[in-house]
Amino acid sequence: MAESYNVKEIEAKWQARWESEGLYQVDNDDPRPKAYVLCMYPYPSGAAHQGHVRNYTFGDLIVRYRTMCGEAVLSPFGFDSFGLPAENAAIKTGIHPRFFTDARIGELKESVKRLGAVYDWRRELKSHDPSYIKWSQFIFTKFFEAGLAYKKNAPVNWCPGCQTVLANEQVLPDGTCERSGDLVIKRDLEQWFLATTQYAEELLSGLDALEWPERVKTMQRNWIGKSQGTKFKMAIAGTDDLFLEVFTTRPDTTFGMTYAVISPEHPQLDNLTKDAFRAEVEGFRIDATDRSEIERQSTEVNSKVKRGVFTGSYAINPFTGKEVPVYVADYVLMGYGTGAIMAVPGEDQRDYEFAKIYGLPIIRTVQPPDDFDGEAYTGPGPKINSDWLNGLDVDEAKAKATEFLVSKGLGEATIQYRLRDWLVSRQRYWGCPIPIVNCPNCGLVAVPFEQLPVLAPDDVEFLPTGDSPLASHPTFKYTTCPNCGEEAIRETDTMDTFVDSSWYFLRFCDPGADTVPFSTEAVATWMPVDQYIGGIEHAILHLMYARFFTKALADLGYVPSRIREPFKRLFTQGMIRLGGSKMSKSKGNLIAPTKYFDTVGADSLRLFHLFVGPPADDFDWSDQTEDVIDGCFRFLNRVWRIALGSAESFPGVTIKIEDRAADVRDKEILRLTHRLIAKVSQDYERWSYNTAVAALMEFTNSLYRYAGSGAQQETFDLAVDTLIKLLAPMAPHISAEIWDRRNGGLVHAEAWPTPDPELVKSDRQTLVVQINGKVRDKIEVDPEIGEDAAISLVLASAKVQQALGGKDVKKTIVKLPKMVSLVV
RNA sequence: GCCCGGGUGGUGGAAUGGUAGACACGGAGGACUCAAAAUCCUCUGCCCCCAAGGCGUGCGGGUUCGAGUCCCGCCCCGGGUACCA
Repeated sequence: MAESYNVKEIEAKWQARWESEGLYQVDNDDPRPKAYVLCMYPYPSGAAHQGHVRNYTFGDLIVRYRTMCGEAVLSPFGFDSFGLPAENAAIKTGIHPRFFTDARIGELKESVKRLGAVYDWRRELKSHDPSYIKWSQFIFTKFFEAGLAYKKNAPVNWCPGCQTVLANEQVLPDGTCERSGDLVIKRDLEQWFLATTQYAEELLSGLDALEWPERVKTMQRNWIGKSQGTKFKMAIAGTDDLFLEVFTTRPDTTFGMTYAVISPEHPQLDNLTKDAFRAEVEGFRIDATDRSEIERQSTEVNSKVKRGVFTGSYAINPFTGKEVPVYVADYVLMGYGTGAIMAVPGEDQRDYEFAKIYGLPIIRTVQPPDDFDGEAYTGPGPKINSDWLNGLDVDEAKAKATEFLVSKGLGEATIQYRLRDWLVSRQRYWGCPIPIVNCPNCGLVAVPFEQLPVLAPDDVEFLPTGDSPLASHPTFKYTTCPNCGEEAIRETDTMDTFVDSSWYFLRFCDPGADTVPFSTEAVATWMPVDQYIGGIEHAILHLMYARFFTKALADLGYVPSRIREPFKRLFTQGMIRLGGSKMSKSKGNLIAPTKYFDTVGADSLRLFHLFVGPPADDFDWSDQTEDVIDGCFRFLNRVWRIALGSAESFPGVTIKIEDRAADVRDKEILRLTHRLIAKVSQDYERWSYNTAVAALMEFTNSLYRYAGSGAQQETFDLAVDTLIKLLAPMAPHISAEIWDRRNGGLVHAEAWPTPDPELVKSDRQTLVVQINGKVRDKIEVDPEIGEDAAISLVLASAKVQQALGGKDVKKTIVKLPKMVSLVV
């Protein structure tokens, strides 16, 4: 593409200037109103990819826009630099993960700078930096002291071939190891947990006040999974001391229990299993525990997989006194409720599937509606087949059933959460070491502050065998107890990288702090984050963990107590897909942004990401995408020509400036200018950047017509300068250059324009006439028109009369000034 | 499986329950040019020779004077599913 403005020169020039002028460096004592705008810090996988570009384009737009609105905007950048990919690379090549990570941080930073996104780089942080590790570890020790970090046994994916723990990602759908192909099994290991469940209730209730996308809040609510229910004990037939305790959300359905189920991991399973059934139960148990949870929870009928076996024991239904068989089945998980259930196939679909396979009876205890043709019925209705509950509705019956169990001393009403404590142990090298020492005398002891950070040794071998490189290191593991000085064993697990990302936004407020992780005052100045921006894929885990950390740190006194939530507003952007799946380095389907920086420039690429669709929607990259990017470049060139056309001459562009009094043409463009300010400002606020770009394009088209037909200097200048200001947060380089050439100075230091409400008002209106819901005529009217006048105008229309065909108007609906609807 | 989204011209998309398709890409035509590129202008949902008109927002129902938008049931595509981040 020829005949265009000099992209490379202009973009390089302004990037250097923004950095040297420090327009976007903010100090904690800045007098302006404060705002904190943050994009989720990235895992450094090399040069920025399109997902990053999209993310930082939105973030940068907001930073520049809010700055023009007069705020001091904190806009920091950092790197989530621990993680599995660097360690995998180390195993493959033998080169230390830090080497990869540092190189990739360099590439990412370079490409982010070429995007023209501005940050306060003085605040940059990296989670693998010892100064960051130190404080991640400090927080962990505080959690440990507060009882929020603890150790217990938990099953992990174990590959017998590699002799190592696998991430879920490394286990293929068929249950084998992606590296060795061995069948992955579950193995119990002692693991560190953070007690997220202690905050379950607040994590749930806190969502209400957040300005987050509804779908994200819904996902989090479902994830926490609060359910009101009843726990009760059932006697085991033929024994005096054996009980099975179950949890149910439907105590009203107890009369419909036709069997009970115990989880394969349940400690009581062994006691409940009769000898004749032991071999089969044991075989099933081993098989089921190695299956993934997703597979186990599936209700899809798969004849190859055994869903459960009979244990030989019978439980006694406390409502009927009748015996029901106790099965062990894969779909009941030990981690939820009591690890055992009463099964009511009539009202639970998973129980229904199971009962069908094993020929167990199905009794309905709620009368479904006549037109119900499903299997299990979970809706409302009167109780049936339930003796003294018959006729009650479900809620009444739940209360009465629970009352009965309580009165018999068998059970109680309880609240269960689906949320589990957070398993943070990782048997890996490239992560933040857990700062705990295990002393034979003192037990688990936190490494004291003076000895932090605990850093992993560099002289390790990265082999795809054995335990974590830390566990097999000759000296790292062996230390002395900070308490008693005796020989002790150091914890060799590292932390989940979600730990690092759970507090980095706090550190950004005070990145240099060296006696505390961050000062409470600095956090009070900036937190909560006013606008957080990131991918929808983080809707649950990262956002939940960060919320948990904020609450826990507030309770420990590090975060001001009024700040209970880290992110006031959240925006989740859509993903870039190529060939149907998420664009990512691991999938190898990247379209690198760098090539566009060298041709059409960062401004065009940014504009493309803003223009191509709603920011929240996914976008499919296709063959035609390049044409759209070229289209954005063409638009910027059109702006360049019209804005600078009176000083230079461009082919095809005529700017006729006339020295005359204002006339209709000037009034019209002035009106359009003010409507544009209103439209773009509104679209900026509601995350509708694609329509904001469209409005700028439309206005530019009008401006061409205006300039060609004869323009007044003053009006023309106002129109152009407004256009440039409105464009400045989107395409900052070209806007800065045009502004500087026309007016001198920095467009990004200009105040955001405000529209004149009088000029925004429309002076004409199309009134639509509908007859029986179909559009039959359109009439130009005064926007202030009254109802009677509108109806007479409508009835006077020949088209309307023709469409009415002499029929009587039964009803008239008037929505002025847009529509009159006649019903005949 | 479960939880959460999405589906509108050839393409990306626009549309407080009220004119479906703004803006752009692609395509067609024209101006400029020796010619091309660049630029500027016009047209462009489908059916119909044109018009009048009809049909159209994944599929099937429903609510409403009026449904892309709200409700119910499907189909397809994507995200998450606790050790990818």
